[in-house]
Amino acid sequence: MSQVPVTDQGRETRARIVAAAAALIGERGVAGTSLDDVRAATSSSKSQLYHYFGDKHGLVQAVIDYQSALVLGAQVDALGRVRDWDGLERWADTMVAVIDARGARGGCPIGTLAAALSDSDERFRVALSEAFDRWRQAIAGALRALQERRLLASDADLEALTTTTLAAIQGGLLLAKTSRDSTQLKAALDGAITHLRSS
Amino acid sequence: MSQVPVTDQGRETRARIVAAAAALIGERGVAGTSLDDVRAATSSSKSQLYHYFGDKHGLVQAVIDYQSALVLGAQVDALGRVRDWDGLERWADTMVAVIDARGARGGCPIGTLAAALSDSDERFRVALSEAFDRWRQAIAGALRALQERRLLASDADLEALTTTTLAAIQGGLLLAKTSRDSTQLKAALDGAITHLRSS
DNA sequence: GGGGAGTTGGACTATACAGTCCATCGATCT
DNA sequence: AGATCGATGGACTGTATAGTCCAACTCCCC
Repeated sequence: MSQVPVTDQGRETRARIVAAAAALIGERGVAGTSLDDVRAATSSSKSQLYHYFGDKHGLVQAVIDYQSALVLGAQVDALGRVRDWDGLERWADTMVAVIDARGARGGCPIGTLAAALSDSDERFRVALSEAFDRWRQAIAGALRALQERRLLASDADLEALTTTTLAAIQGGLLLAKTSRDSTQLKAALDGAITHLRSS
Repeated sequence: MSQVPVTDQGRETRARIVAAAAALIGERGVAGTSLDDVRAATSSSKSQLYHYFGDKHGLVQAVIDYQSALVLGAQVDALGRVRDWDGLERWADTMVAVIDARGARGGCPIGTLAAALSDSDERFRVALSEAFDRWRQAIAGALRALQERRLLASDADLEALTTTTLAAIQGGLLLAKTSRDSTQLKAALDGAITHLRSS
């Protein structure tokens, strides 16, 4: 079974492995990343992998948690700052810039994992679904901020709007990474914001 | 190397293998589907797989072509019928009904393949990008039909609108399959159509 | 009926991979 | 100094899987 690290050294080792595994899985996918790849990339040993994660499933779960925390952390932070439409545009522009800087590769780590794992493993599916839920809550928070400032109609259906916005993000990221063209993400986000502005 | 079947028997065998491989890959993903799985599901032999497809890469390419033809065929057909907003709503309702009937599993075959393969294989990425391009052209055709009937402004940016619409479809399908809830697809499509109506 | 081409069956190989196991290291506490 | 316990190294095993190979079968044509 997997062991929680107790010492500083152990925590650092575990963190190093998770970060490297997340990067490898982001590039090559879960099935395309072997434990030997992770071992080589972290100059760790087999026993460390099994000591901290139990098995490959445990490592993938750790990667899901890691990416969820990373992406959601950034999104909660950025969306929490939104006060007006300009702020929302800046949030969208930042996402496009980040993707563009990566050469439109990789897309959304959570979205890519969700596409690959949702149909094959129920535990992973639930974890990723919860990540999306938290993302929607962050979006809903920004929309409420706009409502409070009378920039968005107070009777707008926030539930529906947050879902369409997150769908635009995920769909835009998928199209961008498939075409290697970040303008497709930009078009999707521009469309989503135009839709919000007219709601 | 892969051989094109010459006889009726050969064409049927090849088609049977591709259809079964597409189904298996749709459920378990490319990496989760072994050639032995395909062989067992089609009661064929190893030599048939290598005779018709050369290697696993060739089989996956055949599955991409098969799914592209299937999905695009249905989409071109349905979108080609659209004459007014009600027609577009019916197209969206049909997609939701299809997904709902599947228990919101699987999502879009093209989208799932794109998420998994775009970053790891350039040939697959290009083929899937072309499938998305054709899909956008089908959507653009429907929007032009609406423009001709003065239901959509003649100066609307069709390029941008088709991309946001396809992003809504793909994002909605991803959220629906991750949450196992087809109403997320419905919300995404409703949002997209509302946005189109106000453009 | 003989021969050739397309098609098929299935044994076989090589290897990559997940997972196991045990010995050892090293810090901390007594 | 010795005991304890978390952390580490790395050899080893079993199996799943991609890919190879060759013999055999089935048509069809001559």
